[in-house]
Amino acid sequence: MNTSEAIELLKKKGYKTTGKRKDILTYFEEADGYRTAKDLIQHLEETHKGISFDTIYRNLHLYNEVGILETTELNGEKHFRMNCTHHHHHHFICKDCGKTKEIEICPMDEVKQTLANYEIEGHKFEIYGLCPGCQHA
Amino acid sequence: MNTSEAIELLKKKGYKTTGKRKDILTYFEEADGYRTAKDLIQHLEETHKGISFDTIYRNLHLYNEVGILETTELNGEKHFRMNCTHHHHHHFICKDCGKTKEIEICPMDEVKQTLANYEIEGHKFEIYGLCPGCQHA
DNA sequence: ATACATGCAAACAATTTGCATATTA
DNA sequence: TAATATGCAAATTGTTTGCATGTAT
Repeated sequence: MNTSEAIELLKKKGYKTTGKRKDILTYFEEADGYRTAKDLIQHLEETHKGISFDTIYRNLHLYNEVGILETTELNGEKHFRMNCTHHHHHHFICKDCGKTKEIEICPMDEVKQTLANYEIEGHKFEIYGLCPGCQHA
Repeated sequence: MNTSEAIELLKKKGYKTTGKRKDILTYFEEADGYRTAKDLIQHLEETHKGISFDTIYRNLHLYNEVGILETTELNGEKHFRMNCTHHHHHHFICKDCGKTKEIEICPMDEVKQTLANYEIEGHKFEIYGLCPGCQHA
């Protein structure tokens, strides 16, 4: 997903397009990895785009509900990332820079066979560590 | 891991064995699934075992560091569970009751081959849904 | 006896709410 | 103009800290 797709999606759902909303989307599109609410606030401050905490949280929630952002916990903090809308896959996540690498392996077909009477609603498969660029740093 | 193994581990590391610590361990051993700090506090209140928030949090942290408890986020809240010390495996986790079922499938051998230059520190593979007992409820 | 654990109260951080004002469609 | 978004300030929640006292070793 990118910023313009996200805006389309918001429009379709009856939400309005505002400057702040675009700023947030642009940040995550350019970040191309997991970031915290704090990272976002700091970035907006640095680029002189005033925004209040409540607006940030309200929009992060909204984006998460609508499926624009996905979340995970990293280093004990909640992180957000622009959602991948294409085919199903998983991620290696760098603990240092938050960037991800797609992993095409998913064991769920096999796993489902061992969960006959269970109602499966979702799954998470993530690999954590340091990407090549963040090693020895 | 069970309560007595946990106590042994604490002793070995120089931590003292107190009634409150045992209460917390017993709770998680009997719960046999993921529980929140709030669940724990409520249980201790109900069984007339007074305990303060700070003691709970201090011990949850301690147990987590030492490896007695493992954590995950479920329904937006931090949950704790008595750690499994035996062979490597993953879990199906019931979103309703927090209980788990062991999954013996792990795709990491295969995944590692696709992450040649990455430094892998850990991974998480969890399946979420409703266990047989919690369906239609 | 000494070191560690606990409770209390207070501090703290992160997130959320109500309401008036501003903005988009 | 009608509905939604924002900012402000204040409330709320969850968690953490300092310090005096209590308890396990």
